[in-house]
Order: sequence, then C-alpha cells, then structure tokens
Amino acid sequence: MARTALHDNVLDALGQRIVSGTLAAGTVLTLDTIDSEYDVSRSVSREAVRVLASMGMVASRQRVGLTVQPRTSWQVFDPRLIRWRLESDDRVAQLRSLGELRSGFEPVAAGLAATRATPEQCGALAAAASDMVVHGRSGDLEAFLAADVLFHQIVLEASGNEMLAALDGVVAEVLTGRTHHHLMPANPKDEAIDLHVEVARAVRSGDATAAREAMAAIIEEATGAVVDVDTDEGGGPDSTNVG
Amino acid sequence: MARTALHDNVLDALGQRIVSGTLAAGTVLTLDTIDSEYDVSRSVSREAVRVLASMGMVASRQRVGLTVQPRTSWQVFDPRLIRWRLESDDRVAQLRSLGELRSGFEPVAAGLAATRATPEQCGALAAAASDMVVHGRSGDLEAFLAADVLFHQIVLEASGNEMLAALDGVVAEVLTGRTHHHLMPANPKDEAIDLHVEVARAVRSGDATAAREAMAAIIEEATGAVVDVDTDEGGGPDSTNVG
DNA sequence: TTGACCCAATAAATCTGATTATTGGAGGAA
DNA sequence: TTCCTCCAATAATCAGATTTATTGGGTCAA
Repeated sequence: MARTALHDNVLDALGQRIVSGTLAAGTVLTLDTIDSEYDVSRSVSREAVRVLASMGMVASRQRVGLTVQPRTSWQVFDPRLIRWRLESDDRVAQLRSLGELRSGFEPVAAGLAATRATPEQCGALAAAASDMVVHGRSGDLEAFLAADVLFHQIVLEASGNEMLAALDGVVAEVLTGRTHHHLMPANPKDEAIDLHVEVARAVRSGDATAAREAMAAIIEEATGAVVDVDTDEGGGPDSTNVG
Repeated sequence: MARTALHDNVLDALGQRIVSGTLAAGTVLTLDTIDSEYDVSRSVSREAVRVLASMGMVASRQRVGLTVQPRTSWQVFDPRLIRWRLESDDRVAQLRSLGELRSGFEPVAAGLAATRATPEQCGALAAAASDMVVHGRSGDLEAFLAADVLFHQIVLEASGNEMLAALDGVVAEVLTGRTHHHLMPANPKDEAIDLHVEVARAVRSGDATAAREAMAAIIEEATGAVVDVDTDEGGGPDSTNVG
C-alpha cells in the first residue's frame, strides 16, 4: 500500500497537517524539506505540492519556498479537503457549514426532482423511504443510515443538475459523520421519517412545492438537532433527527 | 508569459480539450504523447496530469495510459473547471446549473447574513445597493454589473459560512457571463433593483425571513430571464432581470 | 544620509536519462 | 477450452544537472 500512490501519501499527510493547524498559515516549507522528511524524490514532492497549490492551500514562489495559505483561499468544496476537515478538530465547524449549505440546495434539488425524475428514480426513492421506515422501527442504525444516504443521493441525482448531483458525497459525509461521531442519537424520529416518505410521494406526483417544503423541513429539523448537541459531542438525547 | 507556469499552460490546454469534447470520455492518452505534443518535459506533463487526475477528469493506470473520465466523475465545483465550461459550448448548460444552484444557496446566505452581518458589512451592502440604483438609472452596464457582483459577494461573506463565501467566484462568473454573453439585455428592471435594496434593509434590521424571501425573488426572476432567452443568445428583450 | 543600481545567493522550475513496478495480452501447457 | 507463465508497454519513481526568477544586501553617486 505504501508502495502505490506514493505522492498521494505525501499529499494526504501535508493536507492533514495544514488543516489541523500544525502547519499554520504563513508557514514556509521547501521542497527539500519535504523530500527529506518523507524520504521521497523530487518528482513525488512536486506533484503533491502541485495538487495542494491547485486547492489553494499552498502557494509556491521562487527564492522563498512554499507558503501555507490562509483558509480564505482554500477550495473548500474539494472532497479531499472536506474529508481532512472532518477528520480533524475542525469537524464540528465543517459539519455546521455543510448543514447550512444543505438547507439551501437540498430543497431545490427535491423541487427539481419532482419535475424531472424518471419513473425508475421515483421507484427507487419510494423503496429507499420504505427501507428507512423498516430500519427505523427495527433499530438497525447502520441499515437506516444506508437507506438515508441512498435516499438523498437519488433526490440529488434526479434533480437533473450535475452540480447538485456532485454534492452527493458531501451529503453522505454529513450523514455518516453525524451518526458515527454520535452527533445524533439512537432512535430516529417518526416525524422525520414521515417527511422522507412525503418527499418521495411529492416527487412521484410531480408536486415541486410539496417536495421542496418537505425536504426543507427535514433539513431544518436535523440542523436543530446538531445545534442542540453542539457542546455535547459524546452523549446525546434519546430521540434523534434524521437528514 | 509562456515561460512562466509551463505546466499551467498544459493543464489549461488539456482541460479545455476535455471539456469541449475534443477529448471524449474513454480516450486514452500517454505521457509521451503530451510531452511531444506540447514540447515539454516529463515533469511538466506529469504535474499537469496529476492536477487533472485530482479533478477527476483523467485516471492514470500503468500499462494503459491516461483515460479521460466521464463527466459524472468530474469535480464540478472546481473553479478552473467552471471557467473551462463557461468558455466552451457547454456554457448555457453550465449557467443553467449554476443558476439552479444559486436559487438554493443565496437565499440561505441572505438569511444567515441577517443574523451575523457586522455593521461594516451592512454599510457596504447598502452602499452596493445604492450603486446599483444609480448605475441602473444612468445605464452604465459595466458599473452596474460591478455593483451587482459586489453586492452578492458581501452577502455571501456576511453569511459567516466559509463554504457559502467560497461560492462568490461562482456568482461573479454567472453575473458577468450572463452580461457579457448577452444573455440578458440593456435596462435593469426597477423591481429587481428594489429587491436588492430590500435585501440590504432586511439584513441591516436582522430580518432573516425577509432577507431570504427577497433574495429568492431576485434569483427566481433572473432565472426566468435566462430561460426566456435560452435559444436566442445573440439578441434579447428590451428589459432585463438582474441577479 | 539617501536613493538608485548591481550582484550574488537561494530555491523553484525545468530538463534529462535511467530504473522499477504493474498489468494487459500473447503464447504455451494441461 | 482453461489456466499459467512470460513479455513488453507504460506509469511511477529516482537522481542529478541546468536554468530562471526573486530578493536582500552592498556599492556608488548625488
């Protein structure tokens, strides 16, 4: 494993160090430093640095070296960067940002899906919602999560907008991140599940307004739940909100 | 200029060829081909390819070469990719996608800004809205566009969400792209300008709901305008919608 | 003293050539 | 046919040299 993707290892290591703040903005590195620190050749360090530069995380200048850039210049939609932030202390802030973002685009996606979804997508959506009902009752959290993720991915895909569809990974990260970091508790709320069923129904019947509003209600409820447990990462109430 | 950023030239050239469809999905390249075609060394082609790979546009495999990837695997939020698409025949589709996206996140940003904007940001927002009124009357389209772009950037910045703030470039591209490609006509509508003033007022007074609704109205009107002129890129009606 | 100009050190940028590892496919054996 | 082995193509990596741009400091003249 260490043999393959040599430059990817270096990229990951540097990215995580920058995100975590170990390498603060303004810190200056040199290629030589990276070469010797990770024991790789110039090609490898250069390619890793080139990708970091394309993400706005470092800037390279001759005679100076590689300067770590401030957060404002980062490409925060890069999935790699999102993953690094979710793995770091920055996790809660990242989840909050993503949650606010979701409250914007997911209702829009649901509305568009009501107009554009194919019959197959409508069927898949109903199936996913049904799975959520089943696993919500049985208490199988992992299966519930899987159905939840699938549900939202189908909606995004059915929106017919490739940029919305591209956000599926983001949504999946948020949902799994919340569950696995215990930012939401054990028993999915019936109301939240019902809202998913309602979205599926509205999309099938082509009711864009209803789809949009139901999806907005889903996100709003889930967002509220995160705020509630914001300062209490470990524990959690005995009922939960599902996104 | 051609001397600096050698690898960036290659990156741009390859990216544009892939976006335009000249290099269709499934096409296989080799590093040797790139080396000789652009007359650069291995290091340069490798670094360009590495960035393209990080954008999901090509995948490299030993013994095979570089395979151009289908659109579904592209990182469509990468600003570079957005620029390439706006420069290509794909422009109208890209603008439509971005428009739908805006209708999701901009109202949310306005609502958050109403809660979080600093007094300075409120002042800057009022100033930008005022500029829009002035230049809308005087008919100075470029100055109007600049004020419009600035207005939306302030709102995104004031949202206090770094992912929303990062979308400022996207919004700027949409607004300037629409204007410069004559997807919207000469005289800004008074109603649209009034809505901007209303957003500024709502943000200053902390009225999140009003800010959100006014911003949603702005986007909705602008989106409708694009649909109207969708098949008539060159001409245009004699009144316009402003985003 | 002050300002403009020049120089040398530094580190990225680029080039060159070689070695290594992977893998798709060809060819032979069971 | 089916499976195994070998080969050649190509990315991946390494090592070192050369080129170029930047910049801090020194020199010299006003």
